[in-house]
Amino acid sequence: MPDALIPATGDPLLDGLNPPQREAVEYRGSALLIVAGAGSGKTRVLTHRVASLLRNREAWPSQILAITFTNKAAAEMRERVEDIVGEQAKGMWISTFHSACVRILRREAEQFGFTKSFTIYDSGDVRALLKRLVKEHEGDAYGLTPAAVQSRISKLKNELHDADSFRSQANISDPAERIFVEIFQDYSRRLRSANALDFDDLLAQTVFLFRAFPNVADTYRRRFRHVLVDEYQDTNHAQYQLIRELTKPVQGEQMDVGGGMVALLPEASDARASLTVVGDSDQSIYAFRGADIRNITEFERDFPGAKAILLEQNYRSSQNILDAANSVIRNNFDRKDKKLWTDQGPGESVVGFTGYSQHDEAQFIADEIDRLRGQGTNYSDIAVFYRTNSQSRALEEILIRAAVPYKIMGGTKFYDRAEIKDAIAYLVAVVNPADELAVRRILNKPKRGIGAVTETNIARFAADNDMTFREALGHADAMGLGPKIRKAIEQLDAVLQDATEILLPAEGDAPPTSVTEGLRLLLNASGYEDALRRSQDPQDEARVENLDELVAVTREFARNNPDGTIIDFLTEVALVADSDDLEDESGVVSLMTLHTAKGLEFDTVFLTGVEEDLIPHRISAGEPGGPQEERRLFYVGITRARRRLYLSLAMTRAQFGEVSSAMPSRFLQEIPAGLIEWRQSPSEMNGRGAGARSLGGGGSAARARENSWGQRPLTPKNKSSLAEFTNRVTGKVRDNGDLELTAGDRIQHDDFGEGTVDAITGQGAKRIAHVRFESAGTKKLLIKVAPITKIS
DNA sequence: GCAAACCGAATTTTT
DNA sequence: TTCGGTTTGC
Repeated sequence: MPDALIPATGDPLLDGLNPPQREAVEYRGSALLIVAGAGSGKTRVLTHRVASLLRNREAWPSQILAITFTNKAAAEMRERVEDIVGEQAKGMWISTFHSACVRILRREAEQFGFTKSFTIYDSGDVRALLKRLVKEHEGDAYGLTPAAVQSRISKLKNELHDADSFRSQANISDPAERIFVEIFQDYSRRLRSANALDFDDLLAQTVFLFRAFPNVADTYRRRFRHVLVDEYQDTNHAQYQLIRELTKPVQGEQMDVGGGMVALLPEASDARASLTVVGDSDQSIYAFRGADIRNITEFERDFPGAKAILLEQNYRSSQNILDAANSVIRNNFDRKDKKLWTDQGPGESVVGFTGYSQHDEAQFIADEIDRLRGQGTNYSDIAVFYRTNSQSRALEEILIRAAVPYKIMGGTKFYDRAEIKDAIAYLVAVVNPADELAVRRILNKPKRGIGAVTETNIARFAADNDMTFREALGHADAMGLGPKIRKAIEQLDAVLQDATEILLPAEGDAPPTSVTEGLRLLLNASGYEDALRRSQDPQDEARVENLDELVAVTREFARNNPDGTIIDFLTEVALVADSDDLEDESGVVSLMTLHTAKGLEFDTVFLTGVEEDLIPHRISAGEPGGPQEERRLFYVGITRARRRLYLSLAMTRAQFGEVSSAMPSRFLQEIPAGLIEWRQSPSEMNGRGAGARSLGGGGSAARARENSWGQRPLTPKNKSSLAEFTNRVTGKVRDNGDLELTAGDRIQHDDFGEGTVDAITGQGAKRIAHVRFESAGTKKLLIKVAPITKIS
């Protein structure tokens, strides 16, 4: 229905919304499911719904709990609600599952035998601990790897098993299983004694807490009258149960009436929070980490009387893109039919391209980007997606050479860097001295000559004398160590004590100093920063800069949270993945995996590597529901595009040092031939179509000749030309920094042959040569790295 | 205790 | 190929 036909209501929260959107904002009832197709305006609906609850005085801000999966989504939602209702938004809990749980758990920590200052272990910490435990239990003899154990424990916790409950149902007669159970139990003990929780615990412990202490649960049930959950299709079992617990009726005072019978005193028995969930089962792509699509598909059964509203009108993409998306996702059986549509017209065709190799494919993309750029498209409106991270390399190599600025999204995270983790470990060692892992981590950082042997000695001393590892550091003299090592330990102990005094002063002493000062003290007095500065390794220079950045983060934190404690800071660090948000990278092409792309949108999208064994990924074939999830992933990729969608693939792909030939993805066949305009189709590349499915794209042969490779004739089946293009590009860093080029020069390029320089732009390391090649057309080349030599 | 040489495995990822 | 983990040798 065209928007024009929707009558204005005079209500700013409803105007501009289509009828189902309005209903989703206005419906009041105990449970509401909003099935929001890609690009259907779900965030808008969600924020307007929250705003309308507030505006109509149906709820106080403090009675609203809105849950998202990522911090970014939470921040965006808060911002948008604030835009509508202003200051009021401050009192709402808009947060991720994990932050909401941490908030609850810190408050209630004593109830379950932890202290407020518990540490949160990320997967790296968990891995480090499990590595030790697997070794101690000799798990490798039974084929147990730390990675496998980690993922299994995580899955079990997501299913709300703990080590003991799992033990009772495990098959102990299988030795590998027995060892696994032992490791799991030991792991749980270590976490407990370290006063630490892993990510999965945050959810599971909250559920356990609610179940074990109904009065605690009631506190939160009374408080949150409206619970809203975004991306509901991505919830795992623990998250689902958490929602269930929160939306149960307030139980009221329990009275033991004898004989173990419990009576409930009547207290507002229908007082249960209203639940709104938003999601799209077609965008469920996280089953591999425990997301259970049934949570959303069976919502109406789980919550009887639930209302379901379907949002199918898409405000993002052109109809051609939506048709492509619909025609792909339609092939998933067992799904509620849903068809995205738009009133914005068909738009441009989807463009297909088949390269000889991944580099050929990348070159096409680079050329297209350059062409679009010439037409006024911003780099920041362009994104390149791929299934696996390893695919980014070839793209990067070509983009660098073509002088296309890009950024890899969701790559290595700031807080994952070793030096940052070290610095954080210093802080943790102060705040939560029970955290053995943190203390061990900093034991020999910077190098103090304390190796594995000494570490074991300290651990043994601690165990023998019934003290923590941290406490043992204060008794270096009693361990029979050499004088050098003894002094090193004493020095570390002193540094930690000094930091403790200023960060966590005893009652009545001076107030605690800022996190910034504490961190500075730790980094300086420990000698950590000095060691990096003195180092010859050029990488260490960057590490120092990262530490400076971390110090800056602490300052920023203090500014944003005047009352923020060091515990708050560490919580934020543990739960917020990157310090620099991915957003607003203006003027840069975004590269990312399909998973990272979820929730984002771009004018122009290049979906690369559309090949069998990549998408669907080969490993997914053996997993139940695997191929279907891959199809959803492909669907997610397609629906990110607003105006232009490119689907590209390569005939050969070099992986693991081997070149193998690739076949077009089955998903390509699912898109009607008429929707794709092939610049170079797989069948053309394959002569008689041998080896590949014949794919629609018949009438495109003429267009193929005007592709970016200019007049160079395609020579299908020509093995030598394939070989020529495979692995031509090496990762080796060239440095042509001193190469002097001026307009008119003749150059030889490894891939493109001979050409004439038209112009030179840019400065220094960013000098760009604009070259007219005889056979490959005009290219922009970054002189510093392009594989070129001057001839004549 | 530490650096160099060697071997083997290699989706997707947020919190 | 590349990364990371283990083994080996100083």
